[in-house]
Amino acid sequence: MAKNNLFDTDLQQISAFCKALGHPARLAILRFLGEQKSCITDDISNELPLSRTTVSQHLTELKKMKLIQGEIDGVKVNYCLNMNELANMNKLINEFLKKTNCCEESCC
Amino acid sequence: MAKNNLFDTDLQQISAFCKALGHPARLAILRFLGEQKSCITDDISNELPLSRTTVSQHLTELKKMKLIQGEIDGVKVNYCLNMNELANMNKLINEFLKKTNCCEESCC
DNA sequence: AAATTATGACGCAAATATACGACACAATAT
DNA sequence: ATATTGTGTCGTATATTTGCGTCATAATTT
Repeated sequence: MAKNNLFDTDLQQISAFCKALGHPARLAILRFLGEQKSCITDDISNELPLSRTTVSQHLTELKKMKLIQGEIDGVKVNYCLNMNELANMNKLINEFLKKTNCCEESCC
Repeated sequence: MAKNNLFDTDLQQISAFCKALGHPARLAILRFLGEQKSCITDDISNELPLSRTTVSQHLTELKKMKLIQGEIDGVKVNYCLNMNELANMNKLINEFLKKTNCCEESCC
């Protein structure tokens, strides 16, 4: 993280998205929200083999990257996927891999 | 890492790939190799704002996930992209995001 | 044979990430 | 009014990642 700012902005952004996806718990959260089973923190953490506070931290991490949104409903918080940002992330990752991976001649 | 094995195998695999992409230096390495400018460690590290040994560690990380391959050529090592594994990774990430992101009704 | 070059392994320090329990707080329910 | 419920924050411990210098090694070059 310390030297991240020495790299191109686009690489910083893409790597930050990938980092957010770089933990199975966070993927499990995204999948669970996608299945619409529930949007409530407590239900999510009951589903995962982690404590409620740890899940809460992973939720914060996903929120930080705007991949999910939380809407307060009384005592509860309804979380849901941010489709726009997920699509944007998907596009950026795909573009990067396409650009990287497309060369005709190989040097090996 | 400690509790990773408590999650589904597919989530473990996808998150491991994303983790490998979760650092700008590793993305820069992949991009550099994709541009075919050179495959030699020393040239790669000269290109990046990091020491040779640190770059070497990032190369090891990418090798661990089979995203790149190294071929010994005398004293030097020629690195190149592993197109097959990159494509496989791309497919897995896309499938995951598509499956996650496709639901009609939103709960928020 | 000695110097040079390219590389990985090793050890270490600092920074981050992961994981959890205890606590605080606000909105319901009793 | 009091208890319960759902959440986030805080502090803390451990694990992992990041980053670098030094060293060993093997292949070239001189």
